[in-house]
Amino acid sequence: MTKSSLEEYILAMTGLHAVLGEEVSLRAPLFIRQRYGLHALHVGGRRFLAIRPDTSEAFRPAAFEKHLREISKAMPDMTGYCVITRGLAGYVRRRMTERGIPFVDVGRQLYWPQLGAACQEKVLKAHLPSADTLSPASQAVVMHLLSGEIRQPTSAKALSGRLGYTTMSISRCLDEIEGSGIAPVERKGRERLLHPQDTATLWARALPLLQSPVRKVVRIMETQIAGERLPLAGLTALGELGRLAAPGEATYAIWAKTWNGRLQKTETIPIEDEGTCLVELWRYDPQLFSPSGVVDPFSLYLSLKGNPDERIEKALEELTENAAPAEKSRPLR
DNA sequence: ATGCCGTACACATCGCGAAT
DNA sequence: ATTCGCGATGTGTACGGCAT
Repeated sequence: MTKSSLEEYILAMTGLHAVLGEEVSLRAPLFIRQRYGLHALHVGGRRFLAIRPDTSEAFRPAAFEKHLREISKAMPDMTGYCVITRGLAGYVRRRMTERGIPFVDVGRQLYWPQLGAACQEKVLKAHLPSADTLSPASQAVVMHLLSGEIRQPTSAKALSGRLGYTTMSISRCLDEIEGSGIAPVERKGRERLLHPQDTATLWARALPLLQSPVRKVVRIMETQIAGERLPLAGLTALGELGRLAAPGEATYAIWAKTWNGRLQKTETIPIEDEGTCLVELWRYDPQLFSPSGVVDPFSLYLSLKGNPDERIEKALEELTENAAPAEKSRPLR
């Protein structure tokens, strides 16, 4: 049962026939023999030592490497080995590949350089998080970068403090940003540092992965948000920046999360009327990037992109060219 | 030895569309 | 209209491991 599923899995992943053979006994210390089941494993005509850790204890790659030295001492003619597991935690599997320990986690992942094989069934995105759009939190990090606020390499912890996300969310953002090659992420000891990046380059790289920050637009009475100092957005913002005549009805932006918490009960108005305004509910917090009371030009661009009005299209182009000057004659540092 | 950072896994919440 | 299911999004908790 277990035997055949191991063989089947190896065949499916590598195309090589595998046969789990006889048990191997060793003149190794007792705790080694108790802790690991050892079998011959023939794969593609080569003989390996299959090492099955006792499942009652958590598998520890660092400890295993010490044990491995004992095993190879007791078995000098060993040509190769592989750890056979089932249901190993993701981070342990990552340690294994980092340390170059060949292993088969049946049904999930196979890492076996001697066979020239490394496959993963489901969790490929853990290594290649290249989706076609960035998550809202990642986009917020990109906006933070574009704003020029980051002047030196910045840790996930520091970013979480500034942007109002948990370090864990930021950690995922760094995965995305690193995976999609938008900006350099350096691993320095235990920290991961996001490096600042030239605005024009950053914008060009990130643009295909960015989405409109606007999740939804609601119309309410302007008095409902009187004391809130929400940043101006949409066509109102474009007007404010002198790019276009401002429309009659003002548009504001607010983080959808905040809206849900405080203003959900606010009555929405179906049509434009005296005293009404539009509120855009954003995927991330517009206030983070709008010190002047107007949303940042990049988010504004994204929120209005695709608008059929030619004048708006033109105004937007000017806007971003201004904010992220294209690769003109700017000397590189 | 201890504190702290980053991360895996599990879970909560929300929005939206399909099914009833 | 209501319920159900699912994906997207973000968080809580536990834990490995580096730095001091």
